[in-house]
Amino acid sequence: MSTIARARRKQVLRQKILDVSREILLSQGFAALTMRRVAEAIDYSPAAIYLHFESREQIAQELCFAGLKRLYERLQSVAAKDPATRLSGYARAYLEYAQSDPETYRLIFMADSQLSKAVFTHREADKAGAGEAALGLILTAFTELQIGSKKLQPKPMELAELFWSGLHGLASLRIACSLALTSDEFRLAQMLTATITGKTGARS
Amino acid sequence: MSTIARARRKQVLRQKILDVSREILLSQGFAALTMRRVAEAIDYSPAAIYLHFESREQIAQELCFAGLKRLYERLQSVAAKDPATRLSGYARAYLEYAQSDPETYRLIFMADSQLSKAVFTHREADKAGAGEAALGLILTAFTELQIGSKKLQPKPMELAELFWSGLHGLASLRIACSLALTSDEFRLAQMLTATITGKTGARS
DNA sequence: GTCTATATTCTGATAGAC
DNA sequence: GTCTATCAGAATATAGAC
Repeated sequence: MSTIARARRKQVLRQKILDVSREILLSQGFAALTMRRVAEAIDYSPAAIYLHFESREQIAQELCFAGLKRLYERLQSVAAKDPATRLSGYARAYLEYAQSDPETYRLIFMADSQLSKAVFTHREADKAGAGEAALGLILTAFTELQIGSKKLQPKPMELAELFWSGLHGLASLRIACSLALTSDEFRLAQMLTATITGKTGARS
Repeated sequence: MSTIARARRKQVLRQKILDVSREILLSQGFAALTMRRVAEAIDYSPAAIYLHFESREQIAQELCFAGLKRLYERLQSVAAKDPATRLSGYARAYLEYAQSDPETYRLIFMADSQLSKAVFTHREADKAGAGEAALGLILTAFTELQIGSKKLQPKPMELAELFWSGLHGLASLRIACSLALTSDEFRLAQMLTATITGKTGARS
């Protein structure tokens, strides 16, 4: 009993560290996420954290994994047969995620190249990573969209990356540079979808 | 003589501080831009810097002003009568700037909301700020483009902001998340230009 | 496993001698 | 104007008692 119970308690504390870290990140940004503050929030000494995480960076990574997974799940929950409609839904879901969790979004995509790289190459078990999977959803939609199209010049992968770049541009300007955009970002996202899907010439 | 010469020397040292700061920023990123390192590079004590700048933040701001100005100048140097061609040139110029000075770009657009705000609201004398002016160039092109178009649904300002968001998305993903894009970013930028300008229906 | 205590290193910024 | 010396505080991480 004791071994299992101990492992379980350890697991619980580890999760609690992640929970308070996420809260601090969400409300005060990554700079405020220090070992001391986390320790204070869970009512342990700073040293105790190092029994569960190697470093502050590792906590950051785990928060990014979880964040990217939530983004992926939002995209995945968009169900529409018509690829153009689906892409429109992806656009909305993407911006909604960024808006709901801006500091995590920032950490994943805008903070540190090394960290971004780690987050994107990460995979659990045999599954593809959430980043890869999310791009995969978009790619699939564009692949379907191009069936029947005559102008095959732009490859689906290029369209997918362009679409994603556009969404990222909107999301990141809103987060980091709020003053920049005067137009409604959801409207801009719909324009983005319309222009990119329209250009391929597909009518489903 | 002495007053003028002194003022001049002071000006020179101030500029030297900015020069080495820019170099540190370019080569090692903003985190490495510390007062001590700057002091070492100009062969003065850290305290000497405070005779020319109030704080580290002020140095950062000035570097951003200068960077945004260089971006604006690159855009301004694009000369083409046809607005669609001009926009295509803007796209290239924008990405080239971001590529040439990624850490400054990061500081301007991706680092700190407060700083971004300050940089964008900044104006010298009576002129518009470089940020405003740059967006103005793009806006003008889209306004010209829409003359003769029937579908006036998207306003020029919306198109300009969408265009800019797309470019920013490409530039910032390349900088902060290099692994993200597999396609050539210049090609994606041309696709972006083509889809946005094409959709307005203008043929110049 | 957890704590106390601390090593170590860094930061921006300032006071006051010269 | 410039320096030396230092403040006041932050940070990550670890050693060793319990």
